[in-house]
This record gives sequence, C-alpha cells and structure tokens, in this order.
Amino acid sequence: MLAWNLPTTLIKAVKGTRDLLPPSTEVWNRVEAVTRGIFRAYNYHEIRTPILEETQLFARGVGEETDIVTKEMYTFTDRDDTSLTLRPENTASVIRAYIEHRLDQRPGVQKLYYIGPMFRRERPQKGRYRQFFQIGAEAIGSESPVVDAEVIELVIEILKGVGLGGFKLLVNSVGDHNCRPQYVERLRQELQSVASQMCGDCQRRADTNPLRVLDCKVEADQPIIERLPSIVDHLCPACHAHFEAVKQFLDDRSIEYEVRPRLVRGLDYYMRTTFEVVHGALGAQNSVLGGGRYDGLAESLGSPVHSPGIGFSIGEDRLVMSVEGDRITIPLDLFIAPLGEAALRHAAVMARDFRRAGFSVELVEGKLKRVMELANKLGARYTLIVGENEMAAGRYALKNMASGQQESLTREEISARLAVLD
RNA sequence: GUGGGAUUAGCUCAGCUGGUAGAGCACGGGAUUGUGGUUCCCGGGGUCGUGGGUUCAAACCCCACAUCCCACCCCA
Repeated sequence: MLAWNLPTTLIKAVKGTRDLLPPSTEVWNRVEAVTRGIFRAYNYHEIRTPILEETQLFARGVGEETDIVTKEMYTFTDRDDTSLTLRPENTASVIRAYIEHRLDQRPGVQKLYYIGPMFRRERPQKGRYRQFFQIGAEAIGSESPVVDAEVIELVIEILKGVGLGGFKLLVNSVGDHNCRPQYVERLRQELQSVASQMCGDCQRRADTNPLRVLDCKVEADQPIIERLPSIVDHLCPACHAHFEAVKQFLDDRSIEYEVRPRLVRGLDYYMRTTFEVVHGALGAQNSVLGGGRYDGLAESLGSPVHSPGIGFSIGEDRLVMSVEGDRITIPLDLFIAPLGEAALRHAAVMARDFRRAGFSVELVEGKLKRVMELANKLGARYTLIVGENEMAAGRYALKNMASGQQESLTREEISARLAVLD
C-alpha cells in the first residue's frame, strides 16, 4: 500500500472528520430511506442548499453572540475578499433560499426537509464531529400550534421508524419578544442575590447569559436553580395560549413528553416552542435532535414578509450510533461460481440477467473450494455452480448456503428460488 | 479553548525492575484435481504515533508535538 511513496507522511482524514465505510453505510442508507418515506407521508419535500454561504448569513441568523458564531465556524476569505463559511447548521440557509426564491408566494405552508453535512470547529468527542450530518425539516408560513404538534409528531415518527427506542421528548416555551426580555430581566435580578453561592461558570453567566444558568449541570447549584423563576410561569397570554395548545395537540396524539422549563436552546432565533430528544446510549452528547419555532428569523434575514416557521434537526451521526446493531451483514442474493473459461462466459450473461431482475449478484471464477469459501465470507444466500455438466444439461447446481442443500435447477426455477428472498 | 487517558500486526490487546517484539481474531496457502461454514498444519505482515533527549542499550524513562477517546464548555 502506497509503496511507491513510502517516505512521505501518511495523509489521514482531518481532525473531527471520518470515513463512513461499509457495512456502516448500509445503516446510514437505511436510516435515510426510512426518513425520506416518512417525510413524503407528511408532504415534506427536499431542499438542497449550498454548503458554503456568506458568513453574514450565520452571523445574523444564528446570532452574533452564540458559541457557534463566535468560535466554531469554518470561515475563510474568498479571492474577492468576501467572507465565506461552511454551514454550521441549515435553518438559516433554508430561510435564505425561501426568501431569495419567494417561496412565500407558493400555496400553503412550505414544508421542506434536508439531509447533509454541517461543520463546526469544536473539540471532537463521542457523537460530536467537526463534519457531522443532520436530517432536518422546516415548516414555514404558519404560526399555528397545530404545525408545532405536527412537526413534533413527524420527528417522533422518524425516530420510531428507524427503530429507535428508549428516547425522551422534552418540550418548553421560551416566549417571544414580549415576554422573554421581561423574564430574563427578572431572572437576572434573582440571580444577583444568589449567584455568589453558585459555580464560577454560573457567576459569569448571571451577567452574560442568564438563561444558560438554568442549564448548569453542577450538582451543588441544582437546589438554587430549582428556586429560580420558571419561564413557563412568565409567558405573555399569547405565548401561554400557544404553548397550552401545543401540549393539548401532543396529548391528542398520545405523544409522551416532559415539560422542561430549563430547556434553553443555544441559538438566538428560537421563540415560543422549543424541543429536544435525548437518548441514553450517547454519553454526554445525549441530544439526538433539537428544534423549535423561529417566527422572527426571516425578517432578521431581510424577508419582506412575515414568515413564521418551526423546524428541527436530527444529529444523524448520533441517530445512527443509537440505532446501530452489533454486527451488520450486507446480504448477497447469489454468488455464481463458474468452472473454466467457457463457463465463465456463460455465467457472465446469467449474472447480468439476474442483476437486471434486481438481485444482488457476485461472479468470481477460480478453484471451486476457494470461491465457495469466498461465497461464504460474502454472506451469499445461494451459490450457483456453472460447469460443463450444467451448461450441457441446462440445469445448474444451486446451493442454499444456510442449509447446505443443493438442487439441480433450470434458470426459471432459480429465479423462483431467489424471488422468495425478502 | 480547558482537563484526564490512550497510541505496539488489518482489528482487539499482551509485553515484568530498560537488554532491538507476542497472542487471539482477520487475511493468504495447504491437508481435500467440481463444493463453504467446524478441525489441523503452514505463511505473509510491525521504522512499537512523530521528533528530540537520557543510556553501552529504549516499546518501556524524560520533553515536545500529532491523533484518537473521555469529560468540561457548548451543542446535533
């Protein structure tokens, strides 16, 4: 391997990025296939936006003061001096596209989904990569709590559809421009008297970002946090009504959730409904997905019309990690073992025909013992032996690799055997 | 960005108080000239993460760096 330039240092995948190899890619594809099917059922359609955007988009969309924007973006200057950034998330891009292409002029709520890589320059960790994949969706053009509930229902259906169990849905409302500033001010005042008893981080947050204090994980701080005012008790009437409606609609659907007044999402654009799903098998990075409503985002990105929306993004790496079984075998329907030159040519045509019929087929010539071993290693369900006798008779030896049983069959009979495979 | 752990064969890991490397699995070949999975035998593979230092001698001790893992921060 690389023997022709051994002295040079080996080039490896850059820090925080990784190669996804078979058979793991089978799991990824299965997750995506199931997900696309569910999106279709909910009338969501795919949008593909560029991986590169002007830095300004994220600065304005995600929030100038967020960790993502201040220290986690892959930003560089293009040759014409514009500042470009590898997208750290996709909601801002989708909204940008929505405005740019006047999707507000299209009929109904715009329901869009995406699957693709995002980039954040964080310290890698279990379930956290610098290039990571998100499956996300946005429903734009409605403030109705019905949409909130449907989006949450959709994401839960996806999790169940890919076979994930043992997760927990957390919901909250973070208010809007009317009630949130008042609540934050109230919280800030409360903190003035108790912050000195809290951890160093919280003392700092009490000034810079009081909401973050609620998220503190330091054990000793918890009793103090319990006594702090809760945002759900300080929602304005409109936000309160919205939140109550969302919860009612979730109850109607028998969707289990837990209200977490301390669930504070990190992106500035969230308002009213926020939600998250956590899963135990993920270590400290236990969040599989996060989402929420962002009714002011479009305007802040220059939209001429009010375009309220709600969306979520699933950490696909984490989802796959939670769902991935111990051993995945990639099934091979048929392994064809031709014996000799004439048989190889004969078998090649048969292989093409079986492949056209939709079966996965591998064809390898060689000593029978050797290729049988290979067929076994490749996980072939059937092995077809094509030799002089078979060609002359028009009946081929088909061996069931699981049972060891072998039959002499015509092509039609072979097709019939294969057809009953799932 | 901060802290801790790790780095030896493709993979998972042994390697005692310093004396220039081993196992299991995997891979390849054979016992079996048209029959796999179990068994037996044989084999290929490692500048011991990189660069310095100490030493007669370093996988082992010291320093730096890199990468991975775990956690913090924050988030998907």
